[in-house]
Amino acid sequence: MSMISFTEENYLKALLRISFDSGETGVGTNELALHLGVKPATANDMLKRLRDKALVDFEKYKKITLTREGKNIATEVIRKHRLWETFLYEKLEFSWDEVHDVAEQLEHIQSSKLIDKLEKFLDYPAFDPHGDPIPSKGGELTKQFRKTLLDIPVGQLCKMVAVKDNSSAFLQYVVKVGLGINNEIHVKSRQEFDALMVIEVNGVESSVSEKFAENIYVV
Amino acid sequence: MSMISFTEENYLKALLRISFDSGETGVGTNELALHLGVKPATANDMLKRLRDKALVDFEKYKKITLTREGKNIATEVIRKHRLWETFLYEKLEFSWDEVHDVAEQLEHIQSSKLIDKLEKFLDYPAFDPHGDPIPSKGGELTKQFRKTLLDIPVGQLCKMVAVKDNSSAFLQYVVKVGLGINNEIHVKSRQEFDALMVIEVNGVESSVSEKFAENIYVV
DNA sequence: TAAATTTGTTAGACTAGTCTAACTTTATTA
DNA sequence: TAATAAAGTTAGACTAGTCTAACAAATTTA
Ligand SMILES: [Mn+2]
Ligand SMILES: [Mn+2]
Ligand SMILES: [Mn+2]
Ligand SMILES: [Mn+2]
Repeated sequence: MSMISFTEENYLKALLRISFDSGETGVGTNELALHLGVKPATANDMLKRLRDKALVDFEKYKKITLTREGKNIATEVIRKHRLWETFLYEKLEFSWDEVHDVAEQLEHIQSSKLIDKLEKFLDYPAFDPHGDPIPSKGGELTKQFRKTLLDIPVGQLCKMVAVKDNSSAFLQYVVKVGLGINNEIHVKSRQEFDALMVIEVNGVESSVSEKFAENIYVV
Repeated sequence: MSMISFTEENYLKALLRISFDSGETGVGTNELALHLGVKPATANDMLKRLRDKALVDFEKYKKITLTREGKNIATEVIRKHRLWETFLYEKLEFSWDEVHDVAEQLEHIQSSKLIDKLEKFLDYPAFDPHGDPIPSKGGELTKQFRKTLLDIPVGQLCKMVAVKDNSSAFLQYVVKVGLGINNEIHVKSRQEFDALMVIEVNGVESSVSEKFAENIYVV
């Protein structure tokens, strides 16, 4: 029953996201606060409330983990986020880099009927416009094992499957380099000193930085 | 600039709605509070804040009116509400009586690009599923003069164009009586005592109460 | 017009969510 | 291991939005 707020949903989602990205189960207070753009004291207050609602496990000075229920809610929010991004991209002709910010709002609409009908309308998509998997109804967020462009040795071919950073600035840059989901990338060279890479996409060569490469997921 | 909150939007929308329905310009504090499901003291507090933001004109013990800016915001919220209702009904196969509650949430999503693209996707609809007009971008809420079924004399034919009450309970009842937008209604008889009417729709006769009849708009 | 009723306002309190400043615990480093 | 740094917590304050209880003004009714 007990209504879950917009803000609480964002904390739960952040916890899932951070532990997913870091590969570790526990999350720190400062880490969480930084991710949400609040002060550690604020995050600490909220964590006590989430603990009272049995959505996180949290002992003083220890790492935070989501309970089963907390994880379910977080996964549902991510499911909504990615379905809305797909809707904006596929049906409303939003560009790749515009969908995320609007989906941050839409993900909090409370109506399971709405999200199920939306999923059907989109014909049960498996991935969002950034290549991230869309959890199914009540489903887990399956952790598929993905490399970044940084892990590909010189001379090898790979295929881009997703992006890590979802910011508008980064996505526009990706497009400018001529890259997109499912593009084949040929790694031509890499500098020892700063990991600067030369890649070839659709016959065009570009130089990309280490920071850029670690935000491109490939197989 | 100054961010307008979810709650403030609801107060502005209620003010427009009430003065529109009553035909009078000024709205009372108690009336507003009743409509929003809050206490008069609460409404009074909020009205002071809206006055500080120049969204309402309001003097102690006097009636409340929207400023130009307040009216623009309220109209925009109604525009969003009705476009979302149309989307849910036309594209997601929601029924007539289900769309309103979800649209109450969707109307607060802040993105003018989203609402413009949605309008285009729906091919610029003029009316929502309840027969209410959809304001155009930056447009006014045009007050078309509509009669209710209660105003139609015995023996006359009329056409249903909209409903006043948007509650699920009422709309399901309307469907049960065999009525819908654009249906022709033949008024067969009316009791003096309690205004109970017998109407004929598509060859089927039904009895409807005064309360029912005043919630059906016809031409 | 005076009393009664309705309508609207004020004062004081509460919760959610946020902050700053001071403090404590844990981890790192010399 | 002791000092220093990093991470985490607490106390106290603030805003938005809500409430109850008491009061004041305006309107209606007798
Ligand atoms: Mn996103
Ligand atoms: Mn995405
Ligand atoms: Mn509605
Ligand atoms: Mn409607």
